[in-house]
Amino acid sequence: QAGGCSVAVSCPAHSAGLAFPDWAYKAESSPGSRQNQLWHFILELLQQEEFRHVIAWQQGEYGEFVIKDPEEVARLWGQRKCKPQMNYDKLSRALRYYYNKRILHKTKGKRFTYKFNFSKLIFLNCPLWDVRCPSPLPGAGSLCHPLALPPSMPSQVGVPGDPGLAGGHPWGQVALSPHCHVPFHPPSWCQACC
DNA sequence: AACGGAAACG
DNA sequence: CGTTTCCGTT
Repeated sequence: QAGGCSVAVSCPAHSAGLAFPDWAYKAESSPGSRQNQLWHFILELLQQEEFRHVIAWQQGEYGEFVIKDPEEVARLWGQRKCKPQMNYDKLSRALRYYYNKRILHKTKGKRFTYKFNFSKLIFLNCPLWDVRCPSPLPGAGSLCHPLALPPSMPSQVGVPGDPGLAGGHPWGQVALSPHCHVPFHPPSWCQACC
């Protein structure tokens, strides 16, 4: 319990391509001011197979996804936010605001295709969360896998310190960032992933 | 389709 | 603040 692992959060133990910890998707598991954001919602849809025909990870570039049915995604988003007048024109404006924030960027030339900047994502949700553990904590193995891959990638999901993670992995540079020695004081909502 | 300024909203 | 709304421009 001590050390910040007390919060009972079940990690999504999905069969295929274990993705992000719960707080990355779900409003209720990311307390504070960070609920109901558009990119949460996008991730949420991306996670569910039933929306595969609407939005899906793009094979190829890591973190890239395609909105297959733009107006449907907009409708869903509008439903979530109680904005019945939502459409793709407006939704895409919101997505464009993510460019400067470095949460997303556009894949030029590919229609309705965007790409997540995952390293930014992880820090937004839980600063230093992914850089604190050079080696797996005892008993942490069954808990959250801190790093995740879109299912399109050959998912070698590992814990920090996993050799398989370090090389060539897009997260590797994050996990092995020079900030490794920064003392880690996780906020309460962050402890679930310890 | 995609971009980004501007104003407004909660 | 993170959008929503609207719109002129490319």
